Amino acid sequence: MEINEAANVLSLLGLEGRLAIFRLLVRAGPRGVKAGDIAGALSSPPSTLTANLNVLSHAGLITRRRDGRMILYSANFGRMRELLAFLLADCCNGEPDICVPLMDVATRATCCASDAAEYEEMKS
Amino acid sequence: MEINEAANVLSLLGLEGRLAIFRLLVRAGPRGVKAGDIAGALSSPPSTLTANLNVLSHAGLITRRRDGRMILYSANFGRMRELLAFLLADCCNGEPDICVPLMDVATRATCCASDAAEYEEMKS
DNA sequence: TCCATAATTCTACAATACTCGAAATTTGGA
DNA sequence: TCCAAATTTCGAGTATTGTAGAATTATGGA
Repeated sequence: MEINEAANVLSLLGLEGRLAIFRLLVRAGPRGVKAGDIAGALSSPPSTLTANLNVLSHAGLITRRRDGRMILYSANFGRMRELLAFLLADCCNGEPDICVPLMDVATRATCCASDAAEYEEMKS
Repeated sequence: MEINEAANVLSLLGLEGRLAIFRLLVRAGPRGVKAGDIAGALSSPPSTLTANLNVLSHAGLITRRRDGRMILYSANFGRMRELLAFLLADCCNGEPDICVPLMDVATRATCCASDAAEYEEMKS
């Protein structure tokens, strides 16, 4: 991930309402949550919620799929992993004596079996 | 870390100039970097740099110490860890079958021996 | 004591982006 | 075909925040 993209993603997550949405979806896992349930959980007016969902979606942080009359949103764990990897990359200049535990984190930051699989596929 | 604090920290990092500073310091490790060297590396006007350093400093993301005539800045890895832990907390609702690798990350996100030690002390 | 260097504070301008009501769209079922 | 429910689009008002030039402060050395 390039720095301008990372900065963009971070700034988008840096709004409490949006962070709350993202966190809710991260907690919910791959199954996703209905837009209406998100609105209910966060007591957000529908139009505000949609605006924020659009922003997160355009940034690739969440994905959307229709299920009958409702729309399910879920976190994009692959993207989340990219962001964490960016923040941790080359930490402490990679000096092993100082920073081994953190480099370890970067390579382990895969969440949720399905997404980890997708990510492995994407790389090849 | 509370959500409002996390959102604040994320938004502050969500500016390319500031993210570049933080990343530079993360890479540099605990030894820190002189303000002037940061300005040189990022070709940032002094006043802009100071403004951004102040913002990061107030947010606890970096620390400042004087060394003779110069001022050294370094990343606060403990704070960075808190942020990562927030993002990863309860991922996938903690269901082991889905999310073990990520929960693992949260507990391992300690960087740089000295800071890790500080963190362990803080907890006790 | 005086000077040069390092960094910060002050100030004001400019730009961007968040929120939410009302109207419109899409879907499923009767 | 028509209605109700779920969600999105549109639009405008408001506020917040980033940038950088010029002046100021603080430090170390001569």
